[in-house]
Amino acid sequence: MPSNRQEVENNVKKQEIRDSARQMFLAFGYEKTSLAKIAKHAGVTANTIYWYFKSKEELFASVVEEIIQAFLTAFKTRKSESLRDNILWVISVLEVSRAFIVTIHEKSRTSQVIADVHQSFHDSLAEISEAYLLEKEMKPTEIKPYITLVGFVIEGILMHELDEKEKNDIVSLLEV
Amino acid sequence: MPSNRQEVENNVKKQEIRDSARQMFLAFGYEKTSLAKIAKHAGVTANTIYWYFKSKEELFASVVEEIIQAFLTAFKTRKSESLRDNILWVISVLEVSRAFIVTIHEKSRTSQVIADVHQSFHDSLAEISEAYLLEKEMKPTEIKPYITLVGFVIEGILMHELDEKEKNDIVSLLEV
DNA sequence: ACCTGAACACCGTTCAAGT
DNA sequence: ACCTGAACACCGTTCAAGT
Repeated sequence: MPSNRQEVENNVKKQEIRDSARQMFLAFGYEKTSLAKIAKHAGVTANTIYWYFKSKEELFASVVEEIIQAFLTAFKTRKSESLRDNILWVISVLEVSRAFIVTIHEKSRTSQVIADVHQSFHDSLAEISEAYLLEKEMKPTEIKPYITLVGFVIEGILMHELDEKEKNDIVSLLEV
Repeated sequence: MPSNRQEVENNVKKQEIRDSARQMFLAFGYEKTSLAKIAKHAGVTANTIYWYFKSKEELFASVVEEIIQAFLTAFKTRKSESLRDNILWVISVLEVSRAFIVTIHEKSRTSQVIADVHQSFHDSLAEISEAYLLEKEMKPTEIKPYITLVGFVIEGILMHELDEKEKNDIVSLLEV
């Protein structure tokens, strides 16, 4: 609970900037979205963004973090379906954010903030999947590489644009 | 065979720029490598690059094309080993160019030249692998999705930095 | 044909100054 | 506390001018 009205307003403005950033980044990509563009869309001046975020990269990291949180919440509350359905569900949920996947990997090499957000995403996903696969009685030693492999395939499917048939055929190959 | 000395000189200078570009792109990444930096390293002025290449993106595409050609030549003349060895060989050869993989995917979304180079790489690889897997008597309908899956796993391994054990464990899961 | 100096519009970021 | 105008150094790219 915010302690006063001021704080609400602050968070609202910050969220508006984040929302504008998410939309512009998704529409035009990270490099082709200038801070001026985001600021205009959010109804502020470019340098106002620096009051709320330390840099363009931190703004991007903040956007990504929000998306990952929403994804993890949805993932945790989802009841266990077949492995195949779970994988297809993850792909469908992340599909709208597809444009971010490449940028996250690109920026992870030079930005600590984004590398951290990226890493914590993979960790959370692995933790949840591990419990699931143990339930399904997969051999413990096979679980870790298998989770990594599934992650790579999901990323691959999201990064390259495959049609439904190609997508289904590949996911079928992952059946244990 | 070049028709005269002039042409040799031309190609030499162009190659020098390409070489400088490759080294700088690999060392600092695409975005953090300015044309001024490349030009200085090659001993020319920034705008001289525009005599040989239409844009920074075309220069990058040219560098990538050269790497892909070298890779495909090596791949074609290599004699068939086990599938596992072939996959590990591809990974080891591409490892030095790892930094490019992400950038290629990023730029493929907005640059036609790079998308074309990227696509022709996947096509060549699929074509070669298909012949190989037919020899090994894999079912024709399974070949295409399998090749795509292997490609995604190779890209995944290259994009994330895995140690030898993780790498081997994942490649083992690809055994047919 | 090949190369340059100077300029263009734009970029992320900083900061002193305002409220 | 929050926001801005003006400036900074830098960017990819263009082009008239040189050889």
